[in-house]
Amino acid sequence: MQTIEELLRSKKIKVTPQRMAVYAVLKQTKEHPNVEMIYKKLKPDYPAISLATVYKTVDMLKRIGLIQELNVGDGSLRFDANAQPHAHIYCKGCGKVTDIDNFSFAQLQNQQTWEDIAAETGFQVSAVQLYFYGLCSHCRRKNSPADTAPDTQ
Amino acid sequence: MQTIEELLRSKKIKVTPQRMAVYAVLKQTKEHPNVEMIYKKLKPDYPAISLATVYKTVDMLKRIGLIQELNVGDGSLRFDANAQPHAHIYCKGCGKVTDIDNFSFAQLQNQQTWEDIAAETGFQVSAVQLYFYGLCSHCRRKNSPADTAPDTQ
DNA sequence: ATTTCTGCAAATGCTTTGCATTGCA
DNA sequence: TGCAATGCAAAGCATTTGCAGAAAT
Repeated sequence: MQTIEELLRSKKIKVTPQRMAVYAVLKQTKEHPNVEMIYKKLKPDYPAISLATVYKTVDMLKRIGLIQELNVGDGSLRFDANAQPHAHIYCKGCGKVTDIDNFSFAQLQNQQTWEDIAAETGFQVSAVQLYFYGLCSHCRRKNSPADTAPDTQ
Repeated sequence: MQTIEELLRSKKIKVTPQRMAVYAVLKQTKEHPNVEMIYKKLKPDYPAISLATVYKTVDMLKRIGLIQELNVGDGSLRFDANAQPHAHIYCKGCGKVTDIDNFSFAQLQNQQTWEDIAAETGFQVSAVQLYFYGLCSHCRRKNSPADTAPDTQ
């Protein structure tokens, strides 16, 4: 068991207050923030921090496997300090991203499944992402007048 | 059984050569092109076509449910004329997107699963996307020297 | 004739890059 | 001290928007 600082140093990555702060924001939230959201949370305590630093930091944290990147399709990248594969659901109304903890990922990560995919497609599989789309309870109330159009996520 | 033209007219959407051409490109390919790729395919036959028209057309086709949009995380939106839910795999090496037809989507679309998600999260589910990530057979050969870094998709 | 669409150019929004300065090791 | 990271501003892309002219109904 090592601290994040030790992990970074072991990889010859310098420990800076900005990096620790970005990771702390991700660790404390379940809202799967994008870079802009992380930046706004940090601004009061780190008035000089820049968006570029936040971008570079999330890239680094992703590269070393401490966080995962989500592509829900809202035009920005969102980040999750829980790097374990798990399903997410995106609200088409307000953009909220929520974890789905009870969905079993077993079949999706199973070696046999990956081998079957390799047999069908020739790809060597290394990761999975599962996204559900819908309306959160709040947006469901507001948008109730039926949506007849086919779902566009 | 109606033609695409009839479907559009029934929705009071005008039938134009550009729209038919964009749909024809998607219908003929399995490469899940983005707007730029569709535009380049059309340019020789439709020298005056604009990217904006392609963007507007794919939005329209998605809205009426004739195509689906994919977010594999390559910084562009990709489109598939097969609007039925099915899994996709993205090559981290060359960006190729391939269908996975043999993967059973049953559990992902099952009413009970969606109700369980609603019970856990409060969301009313309306769609799913499943993306696998890996290396295609071609890139696997080239990139063979092991990749030790954690997977970043 | 009316309404909608096209194509162009400008604008927007997210992300990346180059570089001088700063700060960790 | 030496190398890497920060912060700033500019640049880069993908996508959207406004609008005048063109085309579909």
